[in-house]
Amino acid sequence: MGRAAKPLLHPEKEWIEAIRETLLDWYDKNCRDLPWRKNKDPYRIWVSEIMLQQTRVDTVIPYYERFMSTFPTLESLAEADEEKVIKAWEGLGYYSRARNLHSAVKEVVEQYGGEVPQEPDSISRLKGVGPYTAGAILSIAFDRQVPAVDGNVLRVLSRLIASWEDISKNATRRKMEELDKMLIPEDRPGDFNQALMELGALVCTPLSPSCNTCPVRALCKARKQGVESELPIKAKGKPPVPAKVTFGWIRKGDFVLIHRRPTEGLLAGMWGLPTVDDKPSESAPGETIKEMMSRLGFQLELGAILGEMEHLFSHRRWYVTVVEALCSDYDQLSPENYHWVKESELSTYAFPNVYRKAIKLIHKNQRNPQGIQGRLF
DNA sequence: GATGCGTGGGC
DNA sequence: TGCCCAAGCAT
Repeated sequence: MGRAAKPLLHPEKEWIEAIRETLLDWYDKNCRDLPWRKNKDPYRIWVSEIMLQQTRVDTVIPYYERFMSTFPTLESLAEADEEKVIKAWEGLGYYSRARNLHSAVKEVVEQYGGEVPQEPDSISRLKGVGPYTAGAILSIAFDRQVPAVDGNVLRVLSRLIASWEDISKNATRRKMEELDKMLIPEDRPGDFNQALMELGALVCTPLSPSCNTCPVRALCKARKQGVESELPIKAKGKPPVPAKVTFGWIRKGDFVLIHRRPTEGLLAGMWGLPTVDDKPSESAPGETIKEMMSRLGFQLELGAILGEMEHLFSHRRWYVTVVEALCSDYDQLSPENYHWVKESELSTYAFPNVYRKAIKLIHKNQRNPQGIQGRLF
């Protein structure tokens, strides 16, 4: 309130020059030695940019190394089975990234002879390549003067020009792209874009930025106005929606039944325990899983409640009941959608986070037959 | 423009 | 501990 909301969209030439020189000089001395910075192979850059979407560098590095060993070239990824690609992605989250990347790489082979297209319009049409990723690949791999505005750049630029606009809005991102365009030097577009991101990651951090060691502190309007800790403005998201779900724990000897989830929605296409959403009105836990199984064409007898737990996604809060069940006509299960896996290997076949927690809970309760442990509600 | 989509780390 | 966040994109 009462703040000037108008960002500096026509910065002075001297300011632009100073930002460029200072930032590039700082980047030359301080840029991290990251595996995707070994060379400018557009495929390597591409994979890194997809993995880094909403994901921290430290988390990405081991996945990236493994992925590049498994699929060292664009062609090798294009030829791979989707199953194998998803497997390599397992644990990283946002699995549509992997499916889109796989699909896009195949398109590059088919439509562009295996060469990553260098035109903004062409590369932006590839699945999973949005404004940021297109700009990142074009500037880093091909030295094109194209903006690459991610969360870091939004924050850094907001502070540099003391902008009070909400960075969660699309319109703000577009304005910042215009500003970035004015800043990117002709000779080193990729380094400059990375320098902005690197500054955001290492110095101009969301909480308590290290202004005292910042190379561009003398050029920063927010710093000059003493409002660096108030910026950027970012509207808060909605709280996770609560939902009750039931996991079926269906055994055959040493094996446990897993199924493939629907190809759309939460954890799309991932293997996991049979899962149903409980309708709030229904009382008996597990009743709906029986309904689901019978709808799919086989009978099920419900057993004990093995445990209850809570799991938090960014947008959903799951209250989970794990129910033991006995299936009498296993042979009707379609192998396309159902697998029997060894219990000991379940956490590597299935979704490696929610289910790991569930399995731990189940084992704990099996060791304590006198009563359910870990009851949360 | 708003919403759905994962996970792990930091305070 | 319960949030907030981290190199976004598709719909």
